[in-house]
Amino acid sequence: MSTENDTIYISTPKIFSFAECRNFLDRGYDDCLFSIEDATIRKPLRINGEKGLFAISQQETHLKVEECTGAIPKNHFSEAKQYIVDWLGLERDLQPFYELLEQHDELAWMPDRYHGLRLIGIPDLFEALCWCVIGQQINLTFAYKLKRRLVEKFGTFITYDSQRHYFFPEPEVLAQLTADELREMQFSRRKGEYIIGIAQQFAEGALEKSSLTSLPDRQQMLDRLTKIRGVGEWTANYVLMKSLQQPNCITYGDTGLQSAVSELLGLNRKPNREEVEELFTPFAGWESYLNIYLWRTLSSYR
DNA sequence: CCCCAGGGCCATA
DNA sequence: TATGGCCATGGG
Repeated sequence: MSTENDTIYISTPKIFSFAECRNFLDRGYDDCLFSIEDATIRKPLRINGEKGLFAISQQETHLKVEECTGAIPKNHFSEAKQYIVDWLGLERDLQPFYELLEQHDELAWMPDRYHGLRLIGIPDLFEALCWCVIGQQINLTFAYKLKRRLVEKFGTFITYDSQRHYFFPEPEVLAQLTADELREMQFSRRKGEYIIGIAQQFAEGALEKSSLTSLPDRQQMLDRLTKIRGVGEWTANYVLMKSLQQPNCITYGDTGLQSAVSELLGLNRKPNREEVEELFTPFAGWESYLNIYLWRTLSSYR
């Protein structure tokens, strides 16, 4: 039961479409870490050690965020608010990006078609890294299936309204696994090793989001991330974009990005790195957004 | 049967 | 440092 005290209001930026963001989250894949019912997004969040469930909906020029369980003390709501701002990418004003798109011969149609789509993130760095490893080189349907297995076996959940809402497993839990256990769940042996290794680094405190964000520039963040076994250029850029909200990332080598660029330019083949760079050149400072808008062209919903 | 999915490691030269 | 094999599974 929600009272006024359990509600947060987040003002939405000028160029924002709740429907675009909602439809991106519900674009046909089976994600186990949130749920969507009509125009409400439900997201379980751990705040200050307590587990709550947040229901997000739109109310005029605000997002209305209700904590359903009553488990989260009100003085910690600001942390939930920050998570949602990062998750739904509410921070930036997209006007400069749209002006660049409108000046571009092949992309000028985007601001109208995808109006208000934000960079939907993965604020939890550990989760983001694991998700990248899972998704490497396999189709997304299978990747989401693997993620669900991992989460339902090793994660925790709360029950609300007779539904389970899962949290991504803690590093300390995954750090104890053996590669064999993950292999039995149809992870490749190598991916099992990567995930366990990443979990161990987090569990030992050798890797944390705050130490990455404190690095002076993107190149040093890339260098730190690619030192991790299982993390190459694609994963590092994906993580900087989706977890650290870095504006200037390109997921080089990404098959989805390549097919989007190929389709856009009518190449009938995969673009090479130079062709991708050329397309991104006019979008300095907005590469991450162009990247996700190009991904958006791959989905046929609405 | 083939190839490819929102890659990256590792052996080889 | 560059190249090719390999990995897991499912869909086309």
